[in-house]
Amino acid sequence: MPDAAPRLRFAPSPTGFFHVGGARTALFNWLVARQTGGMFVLRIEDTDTERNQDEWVEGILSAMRWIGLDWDEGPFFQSQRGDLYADAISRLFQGGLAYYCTCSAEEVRLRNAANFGVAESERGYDGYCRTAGLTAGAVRFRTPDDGTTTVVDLIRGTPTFENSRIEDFIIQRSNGGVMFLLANVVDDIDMRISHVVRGEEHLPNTPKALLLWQALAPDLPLPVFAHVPVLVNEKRQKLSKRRDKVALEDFRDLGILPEAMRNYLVLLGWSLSDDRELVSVQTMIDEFRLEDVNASPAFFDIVKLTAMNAEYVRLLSVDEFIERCRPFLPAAWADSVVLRHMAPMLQERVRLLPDVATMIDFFFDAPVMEPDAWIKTMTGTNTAVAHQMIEGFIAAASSTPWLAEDLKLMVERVGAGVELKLGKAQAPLRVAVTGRTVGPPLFEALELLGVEETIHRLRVAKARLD
RNA sequence: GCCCCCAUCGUCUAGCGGCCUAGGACACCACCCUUUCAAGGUGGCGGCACGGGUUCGAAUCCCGUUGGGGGUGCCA
Repeated sequence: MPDAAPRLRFAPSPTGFFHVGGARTALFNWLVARQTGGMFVLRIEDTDTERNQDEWVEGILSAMRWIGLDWDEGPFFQSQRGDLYADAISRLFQGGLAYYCTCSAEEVRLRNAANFGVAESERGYDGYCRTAGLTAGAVRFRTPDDGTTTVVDLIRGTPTFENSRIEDFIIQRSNGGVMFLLANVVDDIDMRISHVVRGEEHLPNTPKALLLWQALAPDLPLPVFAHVPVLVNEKRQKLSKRRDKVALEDFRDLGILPEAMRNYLVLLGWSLSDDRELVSVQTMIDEFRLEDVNASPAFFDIVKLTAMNAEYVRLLSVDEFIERCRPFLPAAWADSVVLRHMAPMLQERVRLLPDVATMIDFFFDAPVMEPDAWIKTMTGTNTAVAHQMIEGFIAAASSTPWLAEDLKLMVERVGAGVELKLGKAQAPLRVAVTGRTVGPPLFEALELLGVEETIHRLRVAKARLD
């Protein structure tokens, strides 16, 4: 790592939802900046006016805030930095490194096929307009015909490219709009970026960026790169905004905690020096190393993410837990004593925050009887037992202190009378009261529900039984 | 087609020539605990893609093969 404080940037383009791959890239950049005392710059690459939308910009900013990534400079917008790019292009013209071109893609393809054979028709631009002396059209950058360009990459070593294979690429559209590569490099130079940490898909055009950098700022040291592997789906293809459900806000809405998302993301392609997995942000900052990032693609596994989320949910204090659940519950539920009392029991049973709702809904409304639950505990050979337990419970209720521990002892006693262990004995009561076979600990719930409501529900169930 | 990247359990990974009988986590299975479900505990299942080298010794280094991925836009 260079002596001067590193300067890193995250440069998303607002063409869609902010997705997990971008979030991980941003996180890696941010970690290096925070670790080294460097600067983290946010730059919005919105040079493609056709595809950019302002709403996506806000989405990116809010998603970054959500996972706790703050930036030191920006956001800068390339759409507002046209003068810089125009100046760079005119300097390239002056240096004889830029020229106008009016060839269509089809023309180039046809010429390549004619000159090199059909198999070679995709070999790229052939330099047709290099010496044509045109004064309008798209602008191309004149690349060297020989030599090689080497990328210094912390993750991949030194991939080297033959300059002769690098076509004269377009840096300005015929409509005057500037292209990604040009704007990207001009800004990296202007912002004195020292470390470019980005997705692996950018590796193939990095030599082009290097060539541009050398032409535009020969005295400024080249940045060090780190091309992080792509994130893939179950078919091992690069995650796509269109094909895969990967928007960060989708996971937020699913009830994933931002700290869980951040922790999961940092572990995709990187790991701690020992077997630790759940770590604080400070630990990530202290120990993250770009050099240790894996070079191979990683599958974004929502199952593992969910498991990690469950661990983070358990780590929450009761107060935090309730606040985090609030967006997923009716306000009355979120403020209830029920939630406050049940919270510790809920925390270790919930993987996703919205799961809380189905674990406490019976407190607030008549139970929604799940058909399978009823069939499993109240019908067939179980009908008799259900009768005995419900009747036995009702009979003993008036003489039992309405406290969880006493209720448990009472149900144990009633169950023993019909030779049932507690596990079996509580089943029909649970279903009658909650409508489900699974849920939070029953006696604690009954204590909160109260004697009257409990008895009422048992009678309703008993009536249905008859 | 061409260029580039990658390759350890199903998944995420540890491993950077001997510590490997390849470790951990998620998932899955079994058992224990137990008031259902969880949580927790114990155990199990399961992997170095293949072939050549180099070396006393290779998951680790080199070459090749195969497989996968990315790029190949007047997108970013």
